[in-house]
Amino acid sequence: MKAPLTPADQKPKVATLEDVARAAGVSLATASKALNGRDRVSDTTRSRVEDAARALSYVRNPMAKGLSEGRSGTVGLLTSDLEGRFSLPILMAAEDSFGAGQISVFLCDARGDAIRERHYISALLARRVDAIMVVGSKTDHRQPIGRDLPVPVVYVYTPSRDPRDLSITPDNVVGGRLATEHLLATGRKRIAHLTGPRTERAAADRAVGIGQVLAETGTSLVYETSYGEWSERWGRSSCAMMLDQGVAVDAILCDSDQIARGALDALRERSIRVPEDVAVVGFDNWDVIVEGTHPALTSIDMNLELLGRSAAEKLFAAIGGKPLAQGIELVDCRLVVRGSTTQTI
Amino acid sequence: MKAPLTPADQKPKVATLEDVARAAGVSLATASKALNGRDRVSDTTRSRVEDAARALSYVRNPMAKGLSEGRSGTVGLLTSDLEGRFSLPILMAAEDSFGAGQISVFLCDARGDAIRERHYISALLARRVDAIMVVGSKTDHRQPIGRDLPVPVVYVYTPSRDPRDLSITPDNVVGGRLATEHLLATGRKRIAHLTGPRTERAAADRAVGIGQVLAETGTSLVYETSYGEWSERWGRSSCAMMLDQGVAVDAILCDSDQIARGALDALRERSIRVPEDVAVVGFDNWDVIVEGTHPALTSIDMNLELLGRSAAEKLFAAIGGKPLAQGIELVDCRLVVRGSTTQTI
DNA sequence: TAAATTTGCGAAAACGCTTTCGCAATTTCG
DNA sequence: CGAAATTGCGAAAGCGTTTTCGCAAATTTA
Repeated sequence: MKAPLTPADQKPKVATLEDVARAAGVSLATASKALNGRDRVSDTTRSRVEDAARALSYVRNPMAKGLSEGRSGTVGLLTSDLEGRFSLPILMAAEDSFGAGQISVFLCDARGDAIRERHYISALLARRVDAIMVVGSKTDHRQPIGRDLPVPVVYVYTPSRDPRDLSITPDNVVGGRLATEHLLATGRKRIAHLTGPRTERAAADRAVGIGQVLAETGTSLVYETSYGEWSERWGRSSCAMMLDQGVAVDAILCDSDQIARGALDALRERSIRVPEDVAVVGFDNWDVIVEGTHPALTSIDMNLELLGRSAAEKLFAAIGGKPLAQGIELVDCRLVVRGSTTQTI
Repeated sequence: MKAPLTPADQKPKVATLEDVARAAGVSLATASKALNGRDRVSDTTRSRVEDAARALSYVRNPMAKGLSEGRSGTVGLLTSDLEGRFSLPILMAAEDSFGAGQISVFLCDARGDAIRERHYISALLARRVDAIMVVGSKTDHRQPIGRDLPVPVVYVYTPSRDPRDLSITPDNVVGGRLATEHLLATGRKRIAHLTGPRTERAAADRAVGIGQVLAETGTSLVYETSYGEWSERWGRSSCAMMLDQGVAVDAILCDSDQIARGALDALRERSIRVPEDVAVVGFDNWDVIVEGTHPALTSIDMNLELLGRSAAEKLFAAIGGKPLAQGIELVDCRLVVRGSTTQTI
């Protein structure tokens, strides 16, 4: 049974804490304390307030709260390329973690443009975000976004060059190791490595991991590209070149799923069977590729969700006052086995 | 020359409007008016205030502003699948448009989960967003997120089922027409259509557009799948099936770039040349696919950026008080010609 | 030149919340 | 049983803006 609208009821004003307090017959202060779980409120009073709040479907005004508390309850997510398939899973995982803790996320995509990035940083600070998360799509170190920022900052995937910052990034050495160990474990002896751009850290680190494992078993690569790109085209052409040179391989380790896909193409053109004759491993575990190939592609997953979640938790703690750790935190990669290395069908 | 820090200078408190006013020797009210371009302030006073603000590197506190004005200067972007390559360009374009107007964007990804979606809507309203944009990745109509919401809402890509809502979505009929006209213009006569799921509106609309153009020229498709998926696998298998049935075609129109890619594979396996023997057109203009194929894929672009920008502008106007239009606004698609339909090399 | 208008500015009241502090009533302690 | 501590609550002071309204001075109008 609703009270009839009075002429003054023009705007359906949302209930304020004052309304709740009045309805519960307590003061503003008590209502606030009751709803915020502060003590110095009796249980009966508290539930009376809670009931009133529910009845009025009261929701706290975050701007008032923020103004009063001096924090906004928001964080900024600054990414350099959202098309990229790296930033996105990280962002979503982070958003998830924050979301659970009642923090909302401002998203900014600087698109690799330094000017735009600076602009967004100012915008985020102007918004009084409580923390900033910087996400990139390469594991090469980047220029920090600034020193002595008034909020905690964490770098994800792309680490900061400044060791005093906290960065969280995948361990590509481990990734390289995992892939190599898997190939050796499935009996492969003659492994080739089709790399991404050799100047990029991701490619270099993987090469290190591969080298480590092979050295431990006293062997080495039968082939490795000295140049590299991330593209499918490069995978196809480099693989073709290798095969045409007569290099005999029984496994190809590719620095990305796209490269692997190109390699698979080149193999098929030559009627080389996968995985019977040659095993192929990719990197990134990008579903679109990995599930589209024939056979499905074994790949190294970089645990991006884990990165995002971890970063969010760190920031959350930092907002709570716990000082941020320093340095680079490495997160292990993960091997996902599919048909391109084993016939398990 | 900096003043030495006094012991009280513990926290580097940011400047408030009051600091600015004091520095400029005016009242709070005048300072506010000066910085907000209100009149009733002399030019000299205004610039005095502006100078002071600059000197103190003052930035307005958005929470205080929001509290006072009753609006937050934020909008919510609710998407159902961020992995999808549709939502993302829309979101970025929208963010761009808003960003220019000093509005920040809260991003939520409900992942197609209705419960999560309701949760996010509450969260956004609790945050007092000034507007909500709902983005999907299918052109099938969806349940509206709610009637009588306290903020304007616009649906992008995926339209609302309620005609009183404003929805902005690509015109796939036009898309189908464009593709068909292009094929006819390049001299193709025997066109096949490899569809996505026939129950989905995008596929159905395209079929309509294709049919229209063919009917106008008195012809019809030589082949059309009656079932459909969006996957590359489906493109490959349906194309193979068609060819194995002996259907003679000189053009294949595919409902997605992935389907087209599968079709290209099937064609190559049979040594059918593209575009000499058969022309292939895709949909979506997804760079990863379109540039990776051999030859590069002619495709229909759905102008997602345009969708996003338009939606943002509409919402912006709505926040400003202009009531939102109703109904579905169709945005034309765009043909992007590449090597799979013409030999322009 | 007196009256009417406009201009420039400031005091003060919101906006909705949190938090400090003080007071009374109650409980615990010696 | 009196002193000390604890508990439950409310008044009021912020938090940093915007905006309304009133007042004096300067300008325009008749």
